Amino acid sequence: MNDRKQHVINTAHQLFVEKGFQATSIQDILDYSSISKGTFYNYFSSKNELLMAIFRDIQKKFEHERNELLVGKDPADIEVFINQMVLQVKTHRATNLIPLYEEVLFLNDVELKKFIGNIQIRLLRWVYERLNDIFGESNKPYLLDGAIMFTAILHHNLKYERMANRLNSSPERVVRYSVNRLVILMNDVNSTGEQLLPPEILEEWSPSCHKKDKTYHEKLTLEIMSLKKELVKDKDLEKYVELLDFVQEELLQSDNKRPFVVESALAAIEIYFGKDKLQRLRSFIQ
Amino acid sequence: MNDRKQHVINTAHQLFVEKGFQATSIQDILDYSSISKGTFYNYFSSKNELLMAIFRDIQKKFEHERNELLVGKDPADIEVFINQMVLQVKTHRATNLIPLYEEVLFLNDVELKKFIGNIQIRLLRWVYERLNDIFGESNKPYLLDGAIMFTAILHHNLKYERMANRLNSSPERVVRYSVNRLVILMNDVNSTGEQLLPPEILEEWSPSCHKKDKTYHEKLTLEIMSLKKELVKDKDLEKYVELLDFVQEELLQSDNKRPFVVESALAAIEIYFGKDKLQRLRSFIQ
DNA sequence: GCTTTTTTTGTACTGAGGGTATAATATATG
DNA sequence: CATATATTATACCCTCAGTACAAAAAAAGC
Repeated sequence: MNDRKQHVINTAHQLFVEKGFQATSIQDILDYSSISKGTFYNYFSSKNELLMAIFRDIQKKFEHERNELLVGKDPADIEVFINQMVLQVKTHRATNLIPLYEEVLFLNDVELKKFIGNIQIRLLRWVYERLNDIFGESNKPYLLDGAIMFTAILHHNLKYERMANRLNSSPERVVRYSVNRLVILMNDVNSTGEQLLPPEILEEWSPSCHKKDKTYHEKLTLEIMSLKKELVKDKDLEKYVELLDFVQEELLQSDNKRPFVVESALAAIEIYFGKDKLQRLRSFIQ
Repeated sequence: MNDRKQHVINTAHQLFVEKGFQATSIQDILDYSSISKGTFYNYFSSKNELLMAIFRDIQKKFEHERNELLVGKDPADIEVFINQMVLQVKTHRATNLIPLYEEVLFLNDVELKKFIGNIQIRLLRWVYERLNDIFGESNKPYLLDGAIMFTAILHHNLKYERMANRLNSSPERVVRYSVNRLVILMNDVNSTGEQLLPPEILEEWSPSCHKKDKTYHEKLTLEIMSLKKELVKDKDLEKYVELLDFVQEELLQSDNKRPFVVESALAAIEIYFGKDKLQRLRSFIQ
């Protein structure tokens, strides 16, 4: 992406955080990023399109960081989950994501709404899958309910805890408290057998998100990590890290839209590792 | 209130429900309620002011109905609480209140935000006080946490249950499910002693809302009800019911802004009941 | 019934804000 | 140096909230 364009995204994001989306006029963005209106509409077809670009930008970085926390750890370890949720809270707070999401939901822009809706469901689904790691198959019928109630409790607790403690707000404490409640709730619904929503409904809600199953995801991440560890410190280290990260990212996308670019990256990586060692990585391509 | 003005409020509310607040232009409201712009701005100083009028209108009716459900019942009976929550959900859905609230929170209007914020806190406080009735003093340190988590769980469950079941959505089922979770959570925090937020903080959040304490509220409601029951069916029945309702409503307001009107109403009521029987009711005036 | 006051209406206006069009200018590329 | 692309400045259109004000209609007072 263009440096200039990225600069506009950053400036606009900052303005949106400070003043809100609607309260920030295009003129504000023009002034603060020192570009002309013509250039702006050359980069983005509308103010909404700019907002989506910002969302995509943040989301990408965040999901990457979140998955890094899982690498090499036991997925069933609830401490890892807590760390991931703390990261999420901090990212959201730093980027003011939640308020922006909520603001946008009332903007009468169908496309934008669908976009946000998808992100929300994706987040819910991620929590669901993590709960699956943690609580196991025996709790499966209650995992969606658990995911919904956990995110609910966490969000509200965060909101009010912040209102109460202002500057001394402690996300860690709230996350821990909320996770403790989750554990109790899961025990309870498991023993009483009360189910509100069947987990299968998630499939309906994630349109065409035939996301790779958890196993695939984890195995790939581990494979990439192990390859990274083999890299010795030399002048090309950065290059190979970049290549590996790119391959991982592309393969984790649900749509395999740039197969040839991936192939070229693999070819470049092969120069370092040799054909044999790359065999396993290649097997991840469908 | 003026009939015409009330008509504008109703029409506007309907339009806001259908199209959303921002998407409804003043011109729309003018067209649908057949008034001129001049008249509109004679009634309301701005579009936001109109929205607040709508909120006040709904809120008043709703709180009245909600309190009626409590009259003559045991406040500690959780079934009564469930009924009240079901009423709330249905009112909110029928009036599209929640979406309107949320939309407004991102309108960069300080006054409007404060207004909504107060309503939310008031609702939270009401739940807190009801939980106090139900779970008693021994749970007091955890009642605010409970109120926060219960409203969180309920809202999220409602949202997703509706997404799943569309037309077959059953608020009763969701309320019951959520109340069951609440009971478990209260047991849990009581036994582990984990507290997130101290209930005292509520005082800070309800600015100048030196609401009459629960006892006052209940006693007054009971007194009014018992007087109503004494009314025999005669031509003046309606008149006295109206008078009693008015007195109750006025006295439940935190600010006693129309003492003389209340006094005149009491005088009128006295004609039916006589000075003695009205003694108790009069004692409710500070 | 007539006068005065209040309410309502119609019309025209202001200003902010999103978005378009385009000719002129600057910058990069070959 | 020439050509293609990116950028700028300026002027413009449209929608919408809110204002101003004189004319007309309706209420209220007597």
